[in-house]
Amino acid sequence: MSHVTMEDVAKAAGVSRALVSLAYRNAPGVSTASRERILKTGSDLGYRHNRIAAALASKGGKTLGVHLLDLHNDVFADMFDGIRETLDSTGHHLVLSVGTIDGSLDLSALHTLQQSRVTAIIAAGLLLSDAAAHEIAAATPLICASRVIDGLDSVSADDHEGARLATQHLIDLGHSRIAFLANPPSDGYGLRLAGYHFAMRAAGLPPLVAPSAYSRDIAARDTTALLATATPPTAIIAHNDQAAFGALDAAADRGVAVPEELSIVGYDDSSPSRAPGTALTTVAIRGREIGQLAAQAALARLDDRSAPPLRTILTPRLAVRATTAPPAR
Amino acid sequence: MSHVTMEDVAKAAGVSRALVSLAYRNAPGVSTASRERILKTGSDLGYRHNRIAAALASKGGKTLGVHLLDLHNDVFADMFDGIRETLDSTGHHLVLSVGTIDGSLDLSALHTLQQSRVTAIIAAGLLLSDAAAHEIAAATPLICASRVIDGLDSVSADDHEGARLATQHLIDLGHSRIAFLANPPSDGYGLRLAGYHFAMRAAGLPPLVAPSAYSRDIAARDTTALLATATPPTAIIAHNDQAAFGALDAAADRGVAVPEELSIVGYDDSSPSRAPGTALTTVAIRGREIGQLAAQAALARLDDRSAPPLRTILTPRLAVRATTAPPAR
DNA sequence: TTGTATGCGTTATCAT
DNA sequence: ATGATAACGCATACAA
Repeated sequence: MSHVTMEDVAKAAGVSRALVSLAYRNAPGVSTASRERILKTGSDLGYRHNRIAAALASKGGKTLGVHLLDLHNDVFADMFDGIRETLDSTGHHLVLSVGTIDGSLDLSALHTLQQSRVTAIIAAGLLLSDAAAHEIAAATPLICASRVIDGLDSVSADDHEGARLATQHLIDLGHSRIAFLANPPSDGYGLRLAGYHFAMRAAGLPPLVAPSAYSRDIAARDTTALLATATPPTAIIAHNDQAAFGALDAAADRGVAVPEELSIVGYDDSSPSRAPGTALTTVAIRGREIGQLAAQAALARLDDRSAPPLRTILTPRLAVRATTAPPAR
Repeated sequence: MSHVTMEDVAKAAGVSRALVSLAYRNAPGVSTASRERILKTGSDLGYRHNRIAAALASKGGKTLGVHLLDLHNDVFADMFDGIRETLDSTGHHLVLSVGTIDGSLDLSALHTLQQSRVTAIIAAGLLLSDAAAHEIAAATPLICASRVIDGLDSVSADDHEGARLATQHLIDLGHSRIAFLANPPSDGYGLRLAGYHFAMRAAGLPPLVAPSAYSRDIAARDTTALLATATPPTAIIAHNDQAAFGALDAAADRGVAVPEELSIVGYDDSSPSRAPGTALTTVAIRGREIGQLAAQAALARLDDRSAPPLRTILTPRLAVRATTAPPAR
């Protein structure tokens, strides 16, 4: 049990606490001889630097908080990879927190992060209202990944454009009854739907929006309902890959052939979408890069708290695979 | 900037720090009137309880560390769900750390956890040597999920039995050239291979082991090599689902039909394996339950540090889906 | 290069 | 029920 303290190490090494402190942070001002001796006796004694105490004493420290909406969605793992990649070399430490798919834990998770006094928070997939996010940001710099919030640093893909690309792809294939399997409306997540509407309107096609949720099962249920209508769609765009998998489940369940009878497009380009048996046509948002840029934004924010909010928007591209084809007819 | 402190709240509410402290932990010994007034002025001032300072002063606290090997593998998300499920109601806080697929970050991540003075660590998928794990456990109780380490609390599925089940399934289908796509050898992860050997020997069949890695790409490469031999296997058991996906990739790439020409079995029952287009036959290890039990083990350990190591082993079952069939012949 | 003193924001132990 | 005060383990001037 973390009993041995700096004091103990200092005494054992015959030096002062302060010197031990310096040695452990390999700060300048310690002779290499002393440092080595100190580190040696430290490890002999089983000493572990107490980051809690250090953070308190130094008022802050180098810990960043990372909040991920959902561990089951591969895109967040991609973003985390990107974040870690660019942050590891800077000597920052990360403390992770995870929400739930319905966003109900977001606020408390963010509060927990604040309570551990992280210097900044990078949040991926925040489902919070803009107002609540601003409230958090008032106390701790908040960098928003994969969502845009006015007045806050944010890094995201252009969702309007991504959805437009997906819709246009289906239109180009000759589809006209194209449904959009929509996520529940919440601040910051309306752009995919808007992009769909935009493309449909431009083509003079009637939009067909099926409200759904961030859940494979629910998406499957809603797709089933969609396919049971009098004139079912010949193509479906899902608000994300998870929902697209649900749509695939439903199609398989009803014996509807994909893509022969039904085309399906996902959104995210998560790794399961790349499985050969699935080969889901989907919008690639480059999660890893989003993570990297978000981390850089965090660093920049720490560097200058009063800089104007940074907004970075990446251009998505469509990964055409095997779940889309011209309509049967 | 977390500026407002307990002192400020105390002053504003006209009471002492101590009382504010009690109020915020809703400890007994503070009148409901005072408590409400304190909490009110606290939130008015935008006060956020400083967990860092609290942990230091109370020597410890109620934070548990959770270490996950890899965010891209869905089973770890399952385990995390289980952990959080049983821990949330206990008022414990979780701090997460994540390794990399090759295990190279395990040790430093665990050290980081120790430095933030978590009271116990639940580690899922540790790739560390037994010795290193014991070294960690000497300072902080370590609960091992999905792996067994002698002398430590551990919760896992019976890997020997799982691999035996998978192998027997293929034998029953009539296969005789059954290859095992193996993970790199490391402490604690030899049981799947052993179960395979056991079943093959019992059936009088020659084992065919292809060394591979924890990576979809590498598994694909190794499968390709396997399929290029003079007498390629008619069935492959992968050490986990990720590797099985790699095998599927390779088969698709070479135009080998699954399951008609090649049967493939995975291990983990991760959610991508359940996608209708994939429908991977795999061994279900019940990750969520493993997480729950690991969390319970952690609680028990905290309750009695000197209790004998707890070892829980769940029985896996085979989820037979669409990637296995009798050999072509 | 090394040692000393003070403070970080809280909890905990006494009092009152 | 409430208040004063000493730890907690470390960082950080500052002095030597």
